[in-house]
Amino acid sequence: MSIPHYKQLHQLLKQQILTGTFQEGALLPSENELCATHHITRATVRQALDELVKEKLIYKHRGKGSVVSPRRKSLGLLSFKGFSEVVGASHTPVNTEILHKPTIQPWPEDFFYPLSEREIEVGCIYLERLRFADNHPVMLEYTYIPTIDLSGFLEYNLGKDSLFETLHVHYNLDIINVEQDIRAIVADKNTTDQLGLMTGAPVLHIYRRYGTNRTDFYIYSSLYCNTTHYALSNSFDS
Amino acid sequence: MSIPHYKQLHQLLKQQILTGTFQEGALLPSENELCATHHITRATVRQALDELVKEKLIYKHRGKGSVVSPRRKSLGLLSFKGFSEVVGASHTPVNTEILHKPTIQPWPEDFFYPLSEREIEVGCIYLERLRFADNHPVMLEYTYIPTIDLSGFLEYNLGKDSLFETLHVHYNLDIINVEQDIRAIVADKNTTDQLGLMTGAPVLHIYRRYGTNRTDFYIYSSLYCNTTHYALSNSFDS
DNA sequence: GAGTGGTCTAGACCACCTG
DNA sequence: AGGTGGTCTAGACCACTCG
Repeated sequence: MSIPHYKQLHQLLKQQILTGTFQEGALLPSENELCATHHITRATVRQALDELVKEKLIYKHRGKGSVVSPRRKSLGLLSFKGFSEVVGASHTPVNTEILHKPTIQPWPEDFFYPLSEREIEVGCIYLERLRFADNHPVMLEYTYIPTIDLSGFLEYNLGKDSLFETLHVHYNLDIINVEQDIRAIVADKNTTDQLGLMTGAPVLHIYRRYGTNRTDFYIYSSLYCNTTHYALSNSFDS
Repeated sequence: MSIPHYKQLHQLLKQQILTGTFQEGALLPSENELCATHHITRATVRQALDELVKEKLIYKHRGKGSVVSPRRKSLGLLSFKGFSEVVGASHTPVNTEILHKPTIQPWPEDFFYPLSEREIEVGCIYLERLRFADNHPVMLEYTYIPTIDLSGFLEYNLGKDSLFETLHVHYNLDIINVEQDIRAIVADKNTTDQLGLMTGAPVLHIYRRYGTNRTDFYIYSSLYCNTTHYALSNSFDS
């Protein structure tokens, strides 16, 4: 038995939560029940549950049990806030239009992040999307994904915000980390056209690198945001 | 004994790390040693150490021991990257000039975040700082701190980046969370003057709200950044 | 009162690292 | 070989929640 019991139990429960065997707000089996059904002690069960708490997949109530958390929404990586609502307001719905369908191609010259040899070798999947908040274009997004073990990717439909969802479901690829460089610049012609701005308007420009649960596998994005009416909003801990 | 043993040990070790009793890179006493000196079992010791690991104050090496982590640098909340270095480069040194010393005053009208009644009642400490990277002004910062249990604060010298350091050392106040709204705007006259920019130059504008280990105690900042030569850079997990 | 998670004890064996 | 952290057992008592 090379894989520790607590990790096995953690994986099992995680799958059951993600696949809906345990719904949001539902109670997990109690620690004592899990002890009995898996023939392990409570310390081991608690170790597994601690992992789930750390991942915010569950939270615990003394005297009640372990409750499945509401599905977290996109980490605040891509949320917009109305100019006036500022805080606590409901987020406006975001739609997405694909300007350039995912295609395999070489990396651009002078790419904005240094790439590993392996990344350069395999090339990348490139796609271009335009995001709308409240039916106004707010963000132009260029995304680059290394073509590593992603067979069949081009066939999936990325209609909505489903890029990360697709990667998660089909390739077990999760985003665990984001690094970003942010600047305010004067938009060029193509950008002003796409975002419906005047010449010379200021836009937010962001280079992003997403880290994943595969070591040395990163996803890159270059973003241009019209922040005239909506602010780009995010929050983070620690 | 109302406070659990593992929390007591956690607090003790945390203090000893933060006050330098255990230096960066040093080994903590082994788990068995801690068991002996504190007359508790290993499970309890490990619970305390797990907390420290979660806070990234230590990391563990099997067969070696528990090592004190390098002091983390300001959470990437305020780091700038040279335009060309982009990633992995050493950060340029940041200096700070105080434009307006901390003074107690009422909150501005139409403050950028909704305030609680208690916050409005007590007023705020207001200060204004200008940050330099490589001797160029890059960021104009307006900060508002509710005047709650901060007696003596005005006497401390905030010469450098020491605002959060001061709050931690003297008031045991830690930043645990940041929420920010980011926009690209055209700088007004005062901002261009302070940041040494041309009229009409785009600047990054950020509203920030810092959450702390005191519930319902927030610190607010409004930031204007010149990103012509340096990008505002941050990274976050999960 | 019965069940839940929170804390804790007193052991054990293992894989890993260093002298 | 001896010490370190990683995993695990088999108990125990407590505070809390709910019917």
